[in-house]
Amino acid sequence: MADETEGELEVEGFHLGYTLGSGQVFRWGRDVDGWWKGIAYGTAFHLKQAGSRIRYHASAAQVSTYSGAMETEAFLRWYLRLDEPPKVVVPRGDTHLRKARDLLKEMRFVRQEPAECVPSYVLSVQARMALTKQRLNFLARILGERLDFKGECYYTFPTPEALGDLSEVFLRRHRFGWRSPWVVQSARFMEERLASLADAGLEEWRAIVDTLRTVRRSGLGLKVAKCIDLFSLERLNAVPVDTWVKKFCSEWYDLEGSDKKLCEWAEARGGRWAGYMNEYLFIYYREVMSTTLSDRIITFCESEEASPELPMEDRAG
DNA sequence: TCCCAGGACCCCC
DNA sequence: GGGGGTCATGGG
Repeated sequence: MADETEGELEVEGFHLGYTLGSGQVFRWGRDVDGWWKGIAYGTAFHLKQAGSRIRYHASAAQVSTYSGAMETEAFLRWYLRLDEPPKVVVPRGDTHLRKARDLLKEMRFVRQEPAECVPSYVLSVQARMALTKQRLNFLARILGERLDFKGECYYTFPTPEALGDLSEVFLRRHRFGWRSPWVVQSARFMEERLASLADAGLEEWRAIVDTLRTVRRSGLGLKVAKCIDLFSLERLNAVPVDTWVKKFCSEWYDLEGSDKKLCEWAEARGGRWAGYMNEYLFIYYREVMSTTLSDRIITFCESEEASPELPMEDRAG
């Protein structure tokens, strides 16, 4: 087993809770002890922020990524984009965006693994985030590699090869619904393309996903593809248009139209930071307009509650 | 019971 | 190339 390691990071203008709780990543959660716990790039982490410092514990001293191997601390700075603050400019008079940005400007998009991001957002289609988390954790438990860390049991995210070995029938039996064939097909496609590459870096991953987007029944429509672009392919200008985005476009901007039209409008308006601009509004709109919603991000981060779904189990359990 | 969730896909014009 | 129906599942 790799060496466990721990340490402390100095951060500035960064909010760990908003970053890991924004809804981007499905396999992180805040435990009852106040620590954010999750697994990324095959490594388990415990993170806790106090002011300008983040304490960390990691299951390994080195992490392997599509951008090379990194020491734990360098990895976390890269993964969390600690030194890459977004610079969203609020157009004059846009009070909603101003409020949203002021609240959320310390959030970051993390550099999610493409091989995890693709199945994650294929599974997210017309399903609440909590349900998507359950399904992803289920897949990790049955197909991932078990990793014991600090008295808890984590499972790495399944490889495309492992997901590709599943069948549509199996997933339907486990109540994955209409997403079942898409998960299997997209995984098989990734597996095949990866097999022909010695090493897949960012450019290779972009090419794989861009092609997968054109494949029939891949599960990658406009919205899912934009999520993958934004969350794992460094395309920070991408704007995923979902049901919430459509609502605030209509209610706050008096904009109606197809998803594609709204997407083009938002990407043009936000420029290189359109992804952050949209995410600010997404989170803020859900916060203020949906008071019955149980998974409001800002409310949760300001509370002391534990996440309803965590990516690990007690080792005894 | 009805409505909705980080929609995709197929058919049809 | 855009509009409408259909696809399953769980929760409020």
